Amino acid sequence: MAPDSIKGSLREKGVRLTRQRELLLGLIDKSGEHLDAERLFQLAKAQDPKLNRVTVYRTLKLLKQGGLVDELDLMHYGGDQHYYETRMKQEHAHVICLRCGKVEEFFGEPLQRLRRQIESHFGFHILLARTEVGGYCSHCQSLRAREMEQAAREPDAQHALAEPDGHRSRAKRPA
Amino acid sequence: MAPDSIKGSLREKGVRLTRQRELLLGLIDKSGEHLDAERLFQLAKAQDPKLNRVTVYRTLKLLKQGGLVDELDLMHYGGDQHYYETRMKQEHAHVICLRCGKVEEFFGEPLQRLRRQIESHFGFHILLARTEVGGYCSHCQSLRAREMEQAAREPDAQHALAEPDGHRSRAKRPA
DNA sequence: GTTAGTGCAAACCTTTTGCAGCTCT
DNA sequence: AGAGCTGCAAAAGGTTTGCACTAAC
Repeated sequence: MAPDSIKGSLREKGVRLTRQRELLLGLIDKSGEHLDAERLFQLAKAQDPKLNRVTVYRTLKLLKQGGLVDELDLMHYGGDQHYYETRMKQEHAHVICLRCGKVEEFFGEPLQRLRRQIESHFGFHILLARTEVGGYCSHCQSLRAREMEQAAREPDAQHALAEPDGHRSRAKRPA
Repeated sequence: MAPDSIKGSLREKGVRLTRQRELLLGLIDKSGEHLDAERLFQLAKAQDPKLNRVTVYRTLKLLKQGGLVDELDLMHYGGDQHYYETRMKQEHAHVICLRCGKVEEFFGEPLQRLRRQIESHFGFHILLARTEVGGYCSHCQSLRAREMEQAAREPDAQHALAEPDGHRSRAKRPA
């Protein structure tokens, strides 16, 4: 969703467009990555040093409630925080490599089909949907294969193989 | 996954089957609901008052890492905690009513199709997958329709319509 | 001029960690 | 016996809340 149409949606609801919100909206929309609240805060603070972390949380909540952004957790790769993206283009699934952290987006017909089937099967009215998938990307599959070989060759060494734990321990954010 | 096969899987990895783990495993498996850590702790404490909350978290982490249970968040209906279920039967999607909180499970072909397509499209190796959907169940759709009518008829009253916020404020757990 | 929004500090909930002592195998 | 677990206390991470002040409409 383009920032302009977001602004429109907000104005309609009598929500004020403050300097801080304009800034945050712009950052969320421009950023290619999936930002979490803290990262968004850091980026915003770089442009407006007085902006407070709390404002970030409040703005995200507002946008979420308005259905203007979607909340993800990317299979908790990187910790328990949430990630945000504007509700642009079509519905898509997020595909996260548990080894390198790369995130791919999958568009495509099975998603629409799934949505339709759920709606008709339960007579359900879907407002939010989210598919997240974790595993190994093609690149990391070969790396892992090589590591396993290595490990087999030197059975004594303490190889700290990058194992997926599906829930990396608390992300120490770089200071 | 039946508790016995879970125990087997654990034993193979040299994981000890303590009294506490047996208890927790049993509770997770028997419970029809999706339990969060705190609820599981309360149930366990009822049977073993000395059991500590930390043990619940450690056990859940263990099971998660072993791929024996899946972690859900049910669209954060009810707060930010995680819910757990044994990895039984087939892959399924969770369908959460944002008004009444009911959770349905959807099995069915589009899920397998989606999985296959993602694997082949990206050459990805999927280990974990999760589809969660939020909206209104058929029952709540009619209730909501009635509420809207009501609101239209008495335009002055402050109707606290049950709006979905997609992220209910912090769950005050009943003491 | 109102009312909504901001910043600040402090709380809150959920989850993890360090460590001494206990217990499965 | 000894690695692995548990309980306890304390901390950490992420997010929300109360309140006085400020700014958008």
